[in-house]
Amino acid sequence: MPSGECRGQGWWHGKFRGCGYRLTLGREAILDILSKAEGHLSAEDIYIKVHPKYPNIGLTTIYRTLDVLSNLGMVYKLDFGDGRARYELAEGPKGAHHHHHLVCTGCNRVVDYTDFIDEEVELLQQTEKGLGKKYNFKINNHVIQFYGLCDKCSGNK
Amino acid sequence: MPSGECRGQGWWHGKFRGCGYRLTLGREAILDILSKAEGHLSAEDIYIKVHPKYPNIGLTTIYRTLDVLSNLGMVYKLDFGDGRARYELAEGPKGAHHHHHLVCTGCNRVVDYTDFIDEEVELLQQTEKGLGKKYNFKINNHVIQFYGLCDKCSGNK
DNA sequence: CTCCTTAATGAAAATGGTTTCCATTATTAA
DNA sequence: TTAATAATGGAAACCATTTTCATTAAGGAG
Repeated sequence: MPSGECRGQGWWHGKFRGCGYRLTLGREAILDILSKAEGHLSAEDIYIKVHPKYPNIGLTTIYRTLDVLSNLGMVYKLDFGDGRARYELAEGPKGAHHHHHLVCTGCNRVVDYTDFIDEEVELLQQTEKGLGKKYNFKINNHVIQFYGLCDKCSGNK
Repeated sequence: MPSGECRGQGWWHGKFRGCGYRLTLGREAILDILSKAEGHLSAEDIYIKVHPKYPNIGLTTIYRTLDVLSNLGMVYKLDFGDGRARYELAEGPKGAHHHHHLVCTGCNRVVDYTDFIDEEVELLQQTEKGLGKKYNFKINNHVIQFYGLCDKCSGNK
């Protein structure tokens, strides 16, 4: 329970300080929410979850913090095609397992899957290396997502 | 050169009519632009290209048409993370080759690559089949993209 | 070819997620 | 404690996209 710890002792302490960022209550609160919730929170979702405990943290700060975290590589910014960005904590110290996303275009439900991940990751790494060399890119991220209709939504129509 | 043909004779004629859509000048113009341009046009890009020839086609129509085309599967709607959607013609009758995208997060340049596509496609199909069965999804689309810095942009910093 | 139904359209206004502005507050190094 | 400046909140701005609504035009029926 990171929020219960002494200020500045969280696992992200080092990362922040190392990059010249200040450690603030708002940032702690946001990281706390992200590490408790399981995946796919929008900025507003986070705002709503943070608000009861810290009513004076504004939506602007949420966006700014998520931007910082995203740049630090501590958070993934996801797009499921519904017009709002989602955020999930990148692997923390406990090493959340690598996964990709399966999105229902009917109800926007998102399934995290880990099946085939090993093969995927292997191919991705090869491709990344090959593309990087051929096109002179310094590749540092990728997206794989599948879109379809879940059983409910494909049944409904 | 589709636009030179008699109205209603384009290769998309059948698709439109079959789905109850009417064939209009605007739609023809937009498809024409898309088939001439090579990839990645935003709605505004298309608007600007269409405008000289058809000054009375509004941006709204562009959006509406792209939506129809996208639903028909004739156009892919792409997101490169810069806040505006891009569109490219799905494989036409001449069979544009399947490709994926490599995006520079520095200058937003996009490289279409076909390297490793065969392996990718094979893995994707397997994964698609496996996921579809396991999670009861009717998968009908996927996204693979790599993000990084091109040589210019990684050199600049 | 003409008429009629209704899909398609354009212009303007609305929408809504995200960003910017700016005066105020709070963190951190000295 | 103090000074320098990063971070903040609220309001306003932004801007791609969507909606509204009155008008136009595609295409089947006759």
